[in-house]
Amino acid sequence: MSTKDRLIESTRALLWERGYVGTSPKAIQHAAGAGQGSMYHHFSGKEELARAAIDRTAEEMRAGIDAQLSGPGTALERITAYLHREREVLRGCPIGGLTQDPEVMATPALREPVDQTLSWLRARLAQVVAEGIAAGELSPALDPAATASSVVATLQGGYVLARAADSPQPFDQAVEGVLALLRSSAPR
Amino acid sequence: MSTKDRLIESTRALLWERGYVGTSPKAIQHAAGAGQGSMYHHFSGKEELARAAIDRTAEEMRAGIDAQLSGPGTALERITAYLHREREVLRGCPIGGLTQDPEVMATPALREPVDQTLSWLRARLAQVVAEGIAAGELSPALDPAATASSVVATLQGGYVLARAADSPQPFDQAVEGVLALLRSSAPR
DNA sequence: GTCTATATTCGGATAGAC
DNA sequence: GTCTATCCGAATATAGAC
Repeated sequence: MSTKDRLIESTRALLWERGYVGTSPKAIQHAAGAGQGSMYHHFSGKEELARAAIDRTAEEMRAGIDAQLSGPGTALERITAYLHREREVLRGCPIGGLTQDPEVMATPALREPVDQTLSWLRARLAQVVAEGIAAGELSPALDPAATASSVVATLQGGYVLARAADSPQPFDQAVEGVLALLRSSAPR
Repeated sequence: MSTKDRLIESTRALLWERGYVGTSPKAIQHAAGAGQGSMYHHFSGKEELARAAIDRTAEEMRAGIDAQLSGPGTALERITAYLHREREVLRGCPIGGLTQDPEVMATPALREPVDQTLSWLRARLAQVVAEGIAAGELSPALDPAATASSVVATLQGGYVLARAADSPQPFDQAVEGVLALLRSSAPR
């Protein structure tokens, strides 16, 4: 892995763990085993490096989720699989967590990929919900966009509850709770 | 309002807006119109002040929600009212947002009130769900604790989606989505 | 109780040698 | 490309006068 790649990977890890305001150039350099000069040779500064790191995380996440939601199975099965996707619950969502960082929200270049990723996710999930309705698996009374937002919010909020409790339990409960509601709304 | 009170109130606002790592003693002093000496006279440092601020926010939130959930109306009506409670959506939850702050999570004295508040909220809401099941308003197939976690997670996650999109829309969608699911799960 | 002065370390970067 | 030196202001206090 090149020095540039190591800088990006270290930044990804630190942004996930400490956020943008909580991450210093010095910490990034140390984690990457690179000197100051090296970092400022490859990137104009902390912001450009963070953008590269966020982009990489966003692309990875998007590709993984899309593969899962586009895979085989009924709509409800794919939503269930997505909700049960393996996650490092106590670390939170590496993209969603950035919405709490004041500098990220105030910097268009950093905010953009976060916005795009979560908007894409809601839209993609709404498609799957619509497929489920069309197939008669889900109630035609459901609004695909609203239901999709609820599912994504359950995950994002599940992370918050799990981190507060220092336990994955509330996350798992929230997921099972929303799945039970989805299943119980099926046409009978 | 005393200087001490102004320090606490300013800290509350800054913690909400910028988090703990993003808030400096200097910024607090400036917002409170107090000098350094003043702050260090009333509090041992940033941590003790933050604890006082978080405690105050947590108590306020808890009292307000409890009043609403203990009020008149059926269980489903009270849950609906709680979900429709007026909120500054784009600012996020002043308690839930702290779970994303690495220093808060690493400091037991700061983490404790956050944990307590969200745990209390899940338990309180689970009671209301149980009342709804007992009254025949909600499906007896629902698990009160899981359903309560889903409802709280929908709110916390709704804030995340709204902040990412810089619009309250995804929050409102998530709330309406979960309410539709709750209603559609009612025994028929 | 509040103020000003001082101290130490970190944050975020630039300059220029190798 | 990478390194070391250097810069300036901010973060987080402590000390002691008023």
